[in-house]
Amino acid sequence: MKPIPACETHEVHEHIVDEIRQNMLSQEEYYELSNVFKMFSDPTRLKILSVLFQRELCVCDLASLLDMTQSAVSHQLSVLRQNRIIRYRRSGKNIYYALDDEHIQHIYNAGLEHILEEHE
Amino acid sequence: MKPIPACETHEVHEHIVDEIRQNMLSQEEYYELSNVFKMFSDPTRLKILSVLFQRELCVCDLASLLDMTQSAVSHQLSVLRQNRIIRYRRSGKNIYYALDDEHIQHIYNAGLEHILEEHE
DNA sequence: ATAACATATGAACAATTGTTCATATGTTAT
DNA sequence: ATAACATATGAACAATTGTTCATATGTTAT
Repeated sequence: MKPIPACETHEVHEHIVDEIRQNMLSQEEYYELSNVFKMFSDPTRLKILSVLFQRELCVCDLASLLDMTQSAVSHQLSVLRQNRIIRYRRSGKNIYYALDDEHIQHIYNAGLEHILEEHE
Repeated sequence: MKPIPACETHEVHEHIVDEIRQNMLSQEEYYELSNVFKMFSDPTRLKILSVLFQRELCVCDLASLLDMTQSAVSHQLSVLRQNRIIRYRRSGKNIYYALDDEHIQHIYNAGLEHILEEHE
């Protein structure tokens, strides 16, 4: 982390800025990435994910675990489903939700490590 | 991932649900965790973080890289600062921002891996 | 066919969020 | 002391988000 010259009179240090710009993602990639993290940015959705790490569960199990209405849970499940974070299967009258891939737990754990370390 | 019995007449399979509940985080922890991910849930903030991975930068460098107004960038820097994601140091008239700890890149990369794999 | 159940979904609403605009604050050179 | 510059910040506003309420949809047992 080397200090670099300041920008002068509203002109940035062009060489350095240009080099960094090369390594940036595209607008779309940033947007898509922000969308992934958005799925983790609400306590209700985090609760859903954290219990689905343990096993697949039906909607009323989830509502019971989170102590929320079936409707509120269903709405969040819908968001997670549309963003391919979770998948579901029907079994009779019930619909069971489960995680769609292992990256999800990896992202979650990376965040968890951060807050756990901060408390030290 | 074993299938489990459905809830019956609005009654959940208590034994399983109780066991899972043991492993849940506290309300506060979920809230705090969602706050961490919220920092990553906006394209502007992701851009800021991704360029700060490369080196510390002053506000006008950041505004130039993101092609945004100084004010918009400053507002987001303020959010990131208040959530201890970044730190700053003054050098004359400029203020240089840098990442506060390495967990940040770890979280970012976990999300990035997810979207990169999805495109395959 | 019908009733009971599990879940999904649309509309409404309050709360939160991100940007813009105007301006305040802090630093430096004169 | 003053002007020029770099950055921060408050108010306003449109857009987004999460929950509630009411109701629709889909499945099963009768």
